[in-house]
Amino acid sequence: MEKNEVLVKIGIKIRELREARNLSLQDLSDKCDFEKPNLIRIEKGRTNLTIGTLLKIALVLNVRLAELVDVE
Amino acid sequence: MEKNEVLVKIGIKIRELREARNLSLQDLSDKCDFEKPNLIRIEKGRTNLTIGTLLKIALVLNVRLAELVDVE
DNA sequence: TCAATGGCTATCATTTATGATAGCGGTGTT
DNA sequence: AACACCGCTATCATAAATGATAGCCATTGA
Repeated sequence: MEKNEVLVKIGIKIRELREARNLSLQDLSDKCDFEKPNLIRIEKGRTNLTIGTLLKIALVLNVRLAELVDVE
Repeated sequence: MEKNEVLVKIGIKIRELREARNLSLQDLSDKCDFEKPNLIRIEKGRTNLTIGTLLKIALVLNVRLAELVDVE
């Protein structure tokens, strides 16, 4: 699978987990300690995010890092 | 787990997979299309690597992305 | 002895992720 | 009508990842 496709799918997975927890973009970005537009960028797969950023999100969503990138 | 710890563990996992395939740093970095010192940086956990970089490595090592970050 | 290989460091320029701000359209509520 | 919330875009400055180069030390083999 190609990079952009992977990023989009990771974004979709994050969004699904967020919605499953009834969190708004504002809610989740607040808990992750960054701004809403940055989270949107991630969920849309428009940024080649780092492990550090992914880890913040995984901690708040209470999932393993591996689960977030398990998209192949 | 904390970010730097995760990065170090991911680095160790990459190194283990590389050595299991009898590849030198030069070999793997060549196949990934970047230079040896950059791979060392990654294996040592000194860089907060992106999904894109991790994906390159996963493809060459023939493992899933999730396997590389499964360190918790 | 000398060259080649492997692991490593330090350092540089360029690209880009991150963090933040302002603003828009839509929906729902008072 | 006015306000608040939601998802979203565009854009900016700053920090940092990436990609690359030069060089060090140790080991091995010609």
